[in-house]
Amino acid sequence: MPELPEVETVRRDLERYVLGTTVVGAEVTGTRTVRRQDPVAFIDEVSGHRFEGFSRRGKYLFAQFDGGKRMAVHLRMSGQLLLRGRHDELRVKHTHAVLDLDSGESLHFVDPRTFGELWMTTDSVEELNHIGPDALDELGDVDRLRRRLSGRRSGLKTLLMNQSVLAGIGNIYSDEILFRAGLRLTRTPDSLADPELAQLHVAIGEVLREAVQARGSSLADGQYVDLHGRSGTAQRQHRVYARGTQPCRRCDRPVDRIKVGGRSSFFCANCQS
DNA sequence: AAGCACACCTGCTAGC
DNA sequence: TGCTAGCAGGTGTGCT
Repeated sequence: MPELPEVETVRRDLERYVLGTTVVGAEVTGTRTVRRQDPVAFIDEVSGHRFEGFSRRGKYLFAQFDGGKRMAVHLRMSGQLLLRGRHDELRVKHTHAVLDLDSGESLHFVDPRTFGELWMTTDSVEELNHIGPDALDELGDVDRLRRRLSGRRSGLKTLLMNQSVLAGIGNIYSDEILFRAGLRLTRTPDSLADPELAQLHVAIGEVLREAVQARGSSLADGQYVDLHGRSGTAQRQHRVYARGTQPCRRCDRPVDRIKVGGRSSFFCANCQS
């Protein structure tokens, strides 16, 4: 579900609505939600600490606590962070962890597929060693992109989704970026002329920034929502993703659907070469 | 290095 | 109405 724009939207919401609050109690009911450590130890570590900042790298979200502790969150396919009033009726189904805040509200971790997870980590964040630069904040210039792609022989879609090349792009935005750049999903880096590489570089920045501005993509299954449970609107701007057989918004010919690396992928054979 | 299959889960939908 | 197969935004491992 959530890719960089969705995680960034949640991060900004946390900064606006949760920063400065203190965790006064915590509960972990999901058996898989806190799996890198003892859930009891996790509860003990977060309790009594104040949120001092929220950061993101790719699809990883971090909450900085006073005293140097840091909580990592990965939403994977179906995770949500929801801010709810303490007296909000019943708990949402698949709520696996709750952090009660001194503001009277609670931060709920909801995740039907239970792939997502929470864990406490250190400042060194060794789990991010294998992850490349953030696709939005650390994209850099065209030459940096060229260096990150050079020597790679996979197709562009596969490379964009490879988190060690660039962190944050998933199935939706890789298709949208390549449509914007006018490039086929299976093109390889060594086949790109300089102007094509430049188009790719521009497309990455534009597509991700526009999606963040639109507060992320909420698809038909309603999985992604922001901290207050509201949908994003970036899906209205999708040019190809999930638009198989519908007319291309640029040329009117039907959008094609193929499998790339086992993932449903969309492109326009006329607009992308 | 790359490209598979597979694993982790639940929920929804299309088709019979 | 009810069953089943297939599919879904992500990531990690292990095998060619």
